[in-house]
Amino acid sequence: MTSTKIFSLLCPKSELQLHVTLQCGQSFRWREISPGKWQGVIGHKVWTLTQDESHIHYSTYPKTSDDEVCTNPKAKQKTKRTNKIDVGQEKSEAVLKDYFRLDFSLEKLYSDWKKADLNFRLLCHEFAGVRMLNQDPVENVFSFICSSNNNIKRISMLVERLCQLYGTKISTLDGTTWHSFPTVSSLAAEGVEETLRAQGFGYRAKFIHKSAQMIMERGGEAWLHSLRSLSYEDCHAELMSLHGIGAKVSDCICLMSMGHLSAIPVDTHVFQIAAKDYLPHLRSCKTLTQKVYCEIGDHFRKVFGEYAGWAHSVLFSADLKRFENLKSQGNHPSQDKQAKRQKIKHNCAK
DNA sequence: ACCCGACCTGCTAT
DNA sequence: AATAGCAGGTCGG
Repeated sequence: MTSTKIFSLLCPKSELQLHVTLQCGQSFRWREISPGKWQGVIGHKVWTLTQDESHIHYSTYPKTSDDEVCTNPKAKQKTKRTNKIDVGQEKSEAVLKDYFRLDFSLEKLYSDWKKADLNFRLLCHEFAGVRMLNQDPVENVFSFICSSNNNIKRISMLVERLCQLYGTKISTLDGTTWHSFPTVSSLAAEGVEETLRAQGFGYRAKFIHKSAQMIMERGGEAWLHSLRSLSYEDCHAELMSLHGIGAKVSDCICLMSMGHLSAIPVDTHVFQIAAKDYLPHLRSCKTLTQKVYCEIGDHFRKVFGEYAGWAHSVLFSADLKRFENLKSQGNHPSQDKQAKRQKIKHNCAK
């Protein structure tokens, strides 16, 4: 591998913390290849990211003709010979700024949310630098179809498998081959459902195949991108018409790739957060009805305002970590009882 | 409008 | 060693 230029971008940790932002269940493809060093795919390139107190350091691995060996015949049409000229720093920086939405000042947002909410005030120091990613709608849609009634570890595994099966090879780095995310067309092809079933996707195999076909019927990736210009309500409804996308997943997509930063995906975690800290009367609710779903979203929007979905992600990150801690505490006998008690409490909130 | 069971799979706790 | 329970839900009745 030829040596790769490392560029730097001024960005203090208060504005972006990679380890939280890349691990809080927004995107499922980032890997910490060594402490503090993250690798993943943005667009059709592999990115390596590190940071210090003041800067993000990044390098990219562009495609070369050697890497363009396609196993997927459908994807062959898409590959084209590109010059080996490295993408200039300027363009890379623009991609990075777009992906991390660096045009938003987190300092300003956190400051507003701290004023609005005591709970946020308590968590914001430990969970500084949590950013909403601006993701690709295709990756977002199919990743979150995989997320239903599933855990982050397996979701990540399935998403990676999807890329290996139907994406195109980008680069091989340190023995790991990276693939682009599949095109909608490749997921709509004949036999995809059967293959994915055999590959451990379970009932999501049908959701993926059917939704890919539905998107193709409506105009493919251009249609999906066009949803960005719709109102939140229309965008949410269109996405929900796809198979395997309900209210929660639709809100994830609205928030993470459609630019609707007030969308609140209400899952089990958010339901519990709401019942515990915001809407006590929900503690007696057994199931998350549509009415309660809307009530929780509306409440968060009332508290946090225009960018409530972003604020929700900070709270969600904190809850996710609390949840991880509960599990790992089980390894320490002295803390076992306490962990159990907390877990019971956690479950009762349902 | 609401509730309920079924649903794939792999990891964890018991 | 075997088995129930659960994980960023959705669908159909």
